[in-house]
Amino acid sequence: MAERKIKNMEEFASVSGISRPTVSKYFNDPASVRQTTRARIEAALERYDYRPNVYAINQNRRLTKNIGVVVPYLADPFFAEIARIIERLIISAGFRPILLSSHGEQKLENDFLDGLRSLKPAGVLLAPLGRASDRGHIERFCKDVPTVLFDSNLDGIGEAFVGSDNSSFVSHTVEYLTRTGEPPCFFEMRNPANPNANKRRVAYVEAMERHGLEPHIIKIDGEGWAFEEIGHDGALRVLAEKSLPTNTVLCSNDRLAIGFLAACYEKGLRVGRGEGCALRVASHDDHPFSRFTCPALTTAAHDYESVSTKSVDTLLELVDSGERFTERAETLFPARLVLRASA
Amino acid sequence: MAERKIKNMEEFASVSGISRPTVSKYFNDPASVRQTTRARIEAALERYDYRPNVYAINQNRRLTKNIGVVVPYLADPFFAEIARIIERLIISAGFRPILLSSHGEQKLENDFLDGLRSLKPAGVLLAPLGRASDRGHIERFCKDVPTVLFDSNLDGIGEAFVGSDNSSFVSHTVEYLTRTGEPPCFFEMRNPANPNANKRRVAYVEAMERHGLEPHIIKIDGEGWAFEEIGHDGALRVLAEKSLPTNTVLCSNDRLAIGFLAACYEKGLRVGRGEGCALRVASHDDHPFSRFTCPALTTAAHDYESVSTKSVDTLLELVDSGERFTERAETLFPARLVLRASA
DNA sequence: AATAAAAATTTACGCGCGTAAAGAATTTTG
DNA sequence: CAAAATTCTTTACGCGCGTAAATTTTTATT
Repeated sequence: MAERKIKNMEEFASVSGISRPTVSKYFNDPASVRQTTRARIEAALERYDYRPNVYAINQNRRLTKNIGVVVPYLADPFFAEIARIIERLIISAGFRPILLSSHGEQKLENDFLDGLRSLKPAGVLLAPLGRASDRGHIERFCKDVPTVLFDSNLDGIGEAFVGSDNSSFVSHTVEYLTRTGEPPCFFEMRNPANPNANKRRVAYVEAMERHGLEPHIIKIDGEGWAFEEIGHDGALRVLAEKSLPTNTVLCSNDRLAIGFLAACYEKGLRVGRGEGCALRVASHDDHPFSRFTCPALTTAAHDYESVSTKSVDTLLELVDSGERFTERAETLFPARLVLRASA
Repeated sequence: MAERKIKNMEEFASVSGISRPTVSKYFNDPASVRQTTRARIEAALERYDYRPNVYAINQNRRLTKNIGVVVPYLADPFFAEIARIIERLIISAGFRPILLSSHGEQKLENDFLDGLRSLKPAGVLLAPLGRASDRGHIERFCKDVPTVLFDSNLDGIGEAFVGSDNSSFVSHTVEYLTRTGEPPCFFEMRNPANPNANKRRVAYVEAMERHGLEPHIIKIDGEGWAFEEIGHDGALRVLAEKSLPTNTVLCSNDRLAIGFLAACYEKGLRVGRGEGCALRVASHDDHPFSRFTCPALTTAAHDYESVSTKSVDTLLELVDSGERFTERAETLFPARLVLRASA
């Protein structure tokens, strides 16, 4: 290998005995050249490790092989997990994922989209911040770049939306909890950043009414993405006020529940469904850490795999066709109830 | 704004009344042109939203403004946190971070480095996988691209290393634990992927001997990066065998400890330093979730901010000088003991 | 073997910008 | 105000590759 340094495709073409345009064709799609030619090129590739210049390639392409993946908060293991799956799918489809985390900030989300646009990506997968998102900005971006939203929906924006069916999450948990004990109250942030939270609240109220029960919603204060802390502090307050209307608490999401459980532990309240338990706590998401809370958290699980796969497939369909969808499809995957010790 | 669509720098130069070379100079460094010229360009920028083509720029530059940031496992909130800080520092220094996660796989680490090389980055910050890293591959990469290692050291590789002083972590915890109760045994994976784990074990033995105590190391089985699960399963086994030589357990890292605490809870063992507690558990890292374990985890905290800042500063120094360091500096930051309820 | 179809080659141009050199304009200095 | 020092303009070339058109070579078909 590396018999001599190859500067550019011209040189590489000459040492491999093939013309440059054909070599160029090979690099765009190895299957598009004759088998014998391909073999010669790949033989040369063994001897001289040449790689085409990324920038020169992309300058002349209208679209690149880049796919942007923008998530609201990568330090949340939920997004880390889904990003991991998505990245893998993108790579195996022959594209290059560019992972960006907005860190909960509108300015970053906007900046990243602007940056992405000038990278001429084939498409973008966007999990928007939600309430904190700049709708107009994202809308303009989607005009330029084929974009599929996932996780959080922004009505009418993007070519499609793929996410989880929040009402399925809540139906599962409410049904289970009411069947096995006192009906749950609903524990959430007063002003949730994420639109899924609102859907879950609505679904909770509906589910309770369907069961002929009166809903109770407990709203706690707090801004930002430090959900565990917010849940913890909110729980301490609620427990101190003894304002829980029932012994069963359904948290809007697992990160709040993690905080809630920590607070219960501090206050010496035993959580679970057995004898001697003061409270039952359940939640939604199946956060990667929810198996390791004390007690382990009963929760409704996202179908991570399906959401990831469908998001990527939808975007690739868009990319391959080179067209936009005539109508905006919304795909929602149902939840799966995961019974653990907390409820 | 957007009075008409600007295609390229030529057009933008003409509408702003400045020559293209000068405009080019402006975009490379706005301070390098006369104040009045700069004002005219920026006025034009207000009216027509033009941005130079990224690919064309980078094709002609020997080095780009890209800085690669490679971490072993982004789904670990520890790395998510440090990556967040590093990204911010890089952006504010006027560079573009490219965040990559090896997901614990050597092949991905190698592929990402190869990919980065062809992006002609100004430099790279690399937290290597550790034992799973391909030393030769990384060494060759570092010959081509100025690289600063962080978190995990690989002896002699890269221009510098910035990390935490593992022996400081362990000194703090061992000193505290021996002072306030029974001396700790050390709980760790049998074949840790991360070199820091080895340093911590050695430091534990040294610290115990310094206190005139006999070290006890408990090695548990498990491969990969699912530390919580490994810690949990290992703890269940150790507890079942009643093989703990003392009532005080010092875990090699917080993620193992999270699993350990979950196992204790399941077995009904009360953890903490108060009356009625069967065990004390402490650990190292100050993982973002360690505040929310049950009980909250006593641990030795990384100085995230210092490690991040020093890593970025060191790399930027390298980048700005355009030279390599004559000798490879290793900077280690001490730990800070964080007392919580678990020990 | 003759013909049609497919694939490769040659030639040529363009992409958008960096950058060098030489001269013109502007600003700074004394 | 003149000279010196900056800064800008003009002109020109090159980067490495995509890609189109016309031609030649190779392969597949009957």
